[in-house]
Amino acid sequence: MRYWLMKSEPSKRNLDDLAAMPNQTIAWDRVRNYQSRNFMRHQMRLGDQVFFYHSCCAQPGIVGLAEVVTLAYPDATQFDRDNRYYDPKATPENPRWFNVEIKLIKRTRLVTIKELRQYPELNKMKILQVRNRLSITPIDPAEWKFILEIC
DNA sequence: GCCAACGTTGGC
DNA sequence: GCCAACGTTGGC
Repeated sequence: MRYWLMKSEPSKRNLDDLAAMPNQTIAWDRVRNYQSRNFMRHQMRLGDQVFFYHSCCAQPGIVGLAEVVTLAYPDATQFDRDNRYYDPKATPENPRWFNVEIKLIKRTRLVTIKELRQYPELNKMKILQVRNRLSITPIDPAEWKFILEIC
């Protein structure tokens, strides 16, 4: 089993949205970055554990715990001409973008990026590196355990 | 295959 | 709103 941190701007997709979904499960679609896509497509497995993170907001940080409940499949928004995430180069025969679905396990307290930066145990975390822009990053088991205990 | 231009990201 | 970083694009 692997551990991940998945980032989203709350104005686009937030923890309340996830909690309000049927079965508290949401498609992690609209990812248009190859590295993040590849994590979903090639590395995520059923049961992988996920920290749900809010970015680009007043209080960026971890807000919940979730689980990967589907393997990656083609992202429907890439085929929809009216969608802002439409990709003219993608076809159903040859899709470019993929998404998994994640299910809420529980909300956590807000663990802000500011707080995360204070723990030496976490100073290698990708999310804490300067100007990190990857929306999906792997988390070390030791880091996962540490954060789980404080959240 | 290079690389300049451009667009996006995200903490502050 | 700023701005540094960096991924993507496309002309050559």
